[in-house]
Amino acid sequence: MGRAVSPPTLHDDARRLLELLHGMISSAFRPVLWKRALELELNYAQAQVLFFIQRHPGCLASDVARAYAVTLPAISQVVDRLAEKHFLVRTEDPRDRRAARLRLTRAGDALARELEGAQVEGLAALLGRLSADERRTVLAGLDALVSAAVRES
Amino acid sequence: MGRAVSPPTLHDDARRLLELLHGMISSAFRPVLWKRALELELNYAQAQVLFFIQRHPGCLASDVARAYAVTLPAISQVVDRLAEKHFLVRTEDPRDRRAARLRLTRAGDALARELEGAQVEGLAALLGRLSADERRTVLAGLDALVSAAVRES
DNA sequence: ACAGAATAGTTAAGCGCGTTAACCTTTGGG
DNA sequence: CCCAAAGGTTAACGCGCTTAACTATTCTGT
Repeated sequence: MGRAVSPPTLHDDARRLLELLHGMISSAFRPVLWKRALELELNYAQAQVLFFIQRHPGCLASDVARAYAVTLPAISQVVDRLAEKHFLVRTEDPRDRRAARLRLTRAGDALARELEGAQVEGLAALLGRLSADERRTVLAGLDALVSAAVRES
Repeated sequence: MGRAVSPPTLHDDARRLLELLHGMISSAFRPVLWKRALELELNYAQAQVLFFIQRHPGCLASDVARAYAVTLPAISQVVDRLAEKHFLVRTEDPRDRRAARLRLTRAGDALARELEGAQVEGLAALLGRLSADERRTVLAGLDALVSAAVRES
């Protein structure tokens, strides 16, 4: 007496996607991407700021604050901690004496590279368990999702 | 003189995946899933605990702690805050007088439903911008990735 | 040229989440 | 019957985040 199988509705797909996203956060993102960061001396927020400064050398604290949508004092504090550990320095801008240009030290740059390398390796190990076809699907699917989210905003 | 195009290596794919994951967190996960939670009176940790108790009525604080891999005092504290807001109650277990069984109040249950509904709607809106084919790819890709991550552990 | 607004940043106070350490009560096993 | 294990709370502390208040510098409009 098999009831006719109806195709999944948008709502069904959304429910399934919600589950998958939670699974991804808990079983892929956290353990694969951030285990190494915690082993080294960085927590999530500090690592994010480190990466941003690596990609934007000489940026301002306010740039970082805007990028992560947090307030300036929050960044100021994280920068303090990273500076205490000698992973970055505040350098002065001769053109604008209010500004503090942020730059990684050699140690900070090395740490950021090491951390990103570990993340890429972790993901590569994950992808290595998939067929080439599945890998294409993974990337295509995520790309479509992120594109849609970006268009939304 | 077009150089021959070589297929992407595992490492290339991993780099691309890392970018996509960050994009997903910043442009899909945070705004779509958690905007509503913050508008209502819950932050991330509180919402997680609320959802867990909804799915496991009568569970122990230690169950929640195990599920999220945090310590018991952390949960005890979050439960305090949720109880202050009357979203849950600690009920006693006649069989084990040490235990505090956690249950949502009607208000807590309604809030959890409302929040999950908002999350599903947000994702449905996102998926609605994709073709049926793209939707299948999104779900299949994420499923493959999460499965691989789960097998890993 | 100068007063006032905007910008860049810090400091202080306060909340929430996370930790470890110390403690209490209850349960269960030898 | 005693002692270890389990469930939980409290206290103290670190970190990230917020708002409010403040300094210093730069920009702008008249």
